[in-house]
Amino acid sequence: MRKTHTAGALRATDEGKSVILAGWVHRRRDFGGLIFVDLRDRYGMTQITLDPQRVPAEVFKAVEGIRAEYVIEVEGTVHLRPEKMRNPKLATGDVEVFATKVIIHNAAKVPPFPIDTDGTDVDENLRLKYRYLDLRRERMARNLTLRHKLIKHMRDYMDRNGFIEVETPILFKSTPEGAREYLVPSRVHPGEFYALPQSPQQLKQLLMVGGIERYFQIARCFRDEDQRADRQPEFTQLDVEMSFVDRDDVMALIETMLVQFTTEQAALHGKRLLYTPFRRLTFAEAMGRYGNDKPDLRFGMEIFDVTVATRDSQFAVFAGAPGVRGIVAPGCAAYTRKQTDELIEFARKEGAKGLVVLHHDPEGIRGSGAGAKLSEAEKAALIAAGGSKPGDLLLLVADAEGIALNALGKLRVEMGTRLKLADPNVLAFAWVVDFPMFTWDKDDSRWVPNHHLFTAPRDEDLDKFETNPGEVKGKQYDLVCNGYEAGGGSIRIHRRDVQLRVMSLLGLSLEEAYKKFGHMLDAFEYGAPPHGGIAPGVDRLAMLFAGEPNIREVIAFPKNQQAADVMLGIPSAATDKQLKELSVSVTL
RNA sequence: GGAGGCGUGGUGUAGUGGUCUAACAUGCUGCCCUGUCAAGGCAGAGAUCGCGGGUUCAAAUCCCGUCGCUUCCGCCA
Repeated sequence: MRKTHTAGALRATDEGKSVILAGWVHRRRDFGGLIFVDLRDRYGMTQITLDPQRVPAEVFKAVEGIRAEYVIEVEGTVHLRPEKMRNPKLATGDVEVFATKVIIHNAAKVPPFPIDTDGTDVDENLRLKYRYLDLRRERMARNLTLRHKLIKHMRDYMDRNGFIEVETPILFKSTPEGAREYLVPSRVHPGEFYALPQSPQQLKQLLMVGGIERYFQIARCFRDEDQRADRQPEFTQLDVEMSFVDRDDVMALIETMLVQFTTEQAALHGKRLLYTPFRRLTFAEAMGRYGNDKPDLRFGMEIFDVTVATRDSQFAVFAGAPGVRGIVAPGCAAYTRKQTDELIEFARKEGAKGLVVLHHDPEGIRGSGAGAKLSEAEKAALIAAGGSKPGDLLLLVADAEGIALNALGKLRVEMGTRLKLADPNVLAFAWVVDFPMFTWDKDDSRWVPNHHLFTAPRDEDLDKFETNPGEVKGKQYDLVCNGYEAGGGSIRIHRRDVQLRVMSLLGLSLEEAYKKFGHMLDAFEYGAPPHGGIAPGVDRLAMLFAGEPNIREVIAFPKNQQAADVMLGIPSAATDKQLKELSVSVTL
């Protein structure tokens, strides 16, 4: 080890020590007769001072030539800075190192973008092309450190609770239910393919049949779907499965883990929890009150229902509608016609026929058209239901329940963002439970699983499978936070007969069921224990704790929205030789 | 597959028919400078305004097309 200290280590108490520091030149301040160099490494920054009276002329001359991002090694003595020259902004600001010897390990070209900023206003693809430079910025070092601490906490916590980490294969079987997969051609078996796992779901269930009882894995998952700010083609989950548990056991396990992490690492992320214990909502509540199955609970603005009060309205839009629901945008009564038109257009894009906008003035509720037609009783009902105050703006959708809740849910998020109602330093974790097991896919005319086809139904709903599938609720639970799905899990089916009934409902014949999932059905015939699990998303949790707007900021080498890596230039074409060996032909 | 936003020196922006021979900040280069820490001062280099076509006497600016990036919808068992 060439360094005696890191660039973030030295304090006033180190005065007089001979030290060797090494790292990158963050910035150089050259006074002609005196040079300061800010030496940076992952741990911090230390000021190196070059006084021509204390260093040989050739050392001084060499330092005159160094530039930002040069890699240097400095030998010198720690000096206490004179009182007036201390820098309280720097952890090492009480001291400086008087260099006696400087080695230039490597020069550096001028970086294509600044490194001494947080980087948020640099074009992201440029950052990604030179990711090795981008990672030098303090923010990225902090994010990767936070991610490491989170994963370490997960491993330690799971270990303490009797879980063992078991690796599962990356070369897995194609199971065309669910997300699109990445395929890997087999050379040994021409024309046949492996698939990368969307998650280790089936394997971890088989580990339960294998008697592992408590499994976890920091697992890489692959999904060939279009990207979003919170989605990458490959991502990481804390994959967990346990035997002989109910859903409350799984939820309590993860909740405690996250509460402990938040408390223990508060200095690193500065976030606080809004709900301890985590809030719990049913799917129906989440949809009815927030129009969203992963609501941002950092602010209110709940959806209210005035269907009954407006049934006999003189205002035709309300009277003729299957329902009337709305939200109150606080302090927005002064919105201009242009602004309210924007909101109407927004609601239309989300599928609503329109949006009724009412201004709540000191004199009461007004609004073009509707304001004049609504009775005093209706206006009073609106104010009461929405908790509206003078100065607020009421946004109402008169439409079928599903359409109205969706549009209002999206508007709620939009208004919350515009009005900055969500505290960025707060994490509002919550559990959403009692999801419907199946939803009817109109396009394909079939039932599809809401979660996945291994989720167990509530015991009391078992007999509704054949009569009323839409009514069946699953033993599923989603972990949500600040408007993101941070994880999902369920108690699984562990009996072959129940599993086959689910598969049958989903339209799989016995033959197909065995072809795709025979390994699971077989396993269930050899004493499969009741079991369940969950898979919190590591990237999303790291993003939330780091306060970042997308998961790329907490991944060292992420792919862009086109699923490409602009640094590596991938994906890229394969050679004819490779393709031939794999018996694969490209039909471009 | 669809919708919105963005694309102007290295970087981030301004400029939305003629005064643009393209501005500002920062970075970069050179010179001066012994207490700075976003150092300062002076001087300088650096842009065919994403690309292609069109309209016009005249296009960074208007129109059409196209490419790239990004956000969202679809998709994500």
